[in-house]
Amino acid sequence: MKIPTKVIHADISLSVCGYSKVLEIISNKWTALVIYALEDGSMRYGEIGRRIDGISKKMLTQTLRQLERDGLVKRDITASVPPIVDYSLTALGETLTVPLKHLKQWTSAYYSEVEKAREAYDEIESPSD
Amino acid sequence: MKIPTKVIHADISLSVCGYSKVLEIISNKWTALVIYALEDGSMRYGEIGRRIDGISKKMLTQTLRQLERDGLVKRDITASVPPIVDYSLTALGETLTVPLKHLKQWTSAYYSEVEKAREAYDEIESPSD
DNA sequence: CAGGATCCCACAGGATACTG
DNA sequence: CAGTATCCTGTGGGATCCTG
Repeated sequence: MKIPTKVIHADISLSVCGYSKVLEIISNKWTALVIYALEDGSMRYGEIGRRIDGISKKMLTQTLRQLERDGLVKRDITASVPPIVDYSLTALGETLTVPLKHLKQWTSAYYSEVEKAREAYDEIESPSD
Repeated sequence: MKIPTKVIHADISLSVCGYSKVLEIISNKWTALVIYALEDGSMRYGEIGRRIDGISKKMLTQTLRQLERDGLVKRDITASVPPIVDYSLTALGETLTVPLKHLKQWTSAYYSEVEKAREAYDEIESPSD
């Protein structure tokens, strides 16, 4: 009887993999930054916009809407003129900051190595002389 | 003397935030899946391709090249005809699986809540009747 | 103030065909 | 087998202008 080396047929798919599912949520350009900003507590729309360098109103709104839809961010409207809209992390949103902080720790610890690796790689692949 | 509520000027930027820097690395469509596949150990090019549902050769190659450039994946070529190319996580790559596993744990624990939140949100925003 | 609506483009990424 | 090379499309996201 012959022992197969390993019978593997596509067992990793985008829709199922635990890695990808979270990344779908946080991997947009601004999502992580918005969550990061909101970790300091409730904040007004304009305030978030001012804190995040380079974000446009369109993207800020879009990002906040997505996060709200995912139940990660709460939106509180104080009906007045002009209106006051406060955003904050929900309890669910807070739980997400835990794994995110692990990512951040990884960055502080190892990102410089990634940069070194890139330089080394680019050195070889595209030598200047 | 007046205590400013909080003087905040853009203190969160894409290039600096620890959240975004890692995400730049892993937030491409297939990157996380490839890392996930390689957690089982060294694997041949074709094997990875077969394990990951829906990935094309182009994207597999591109993803692997990026990971190699970032120093997260190692490429071992056995010069023969046909060639044998094995990929594996580097020591640096292994370190990244730690925070990734936290993300995965978050998914198992809370992703269903995200789905519920989405349903609830869509229910209100676009009622069927 | 907090957005919605539009226009537009760059680029990620898919399909297909070719090669050492 | 393990890739390149091209071509092509969808869409993420920027710029700009409008509004309750």
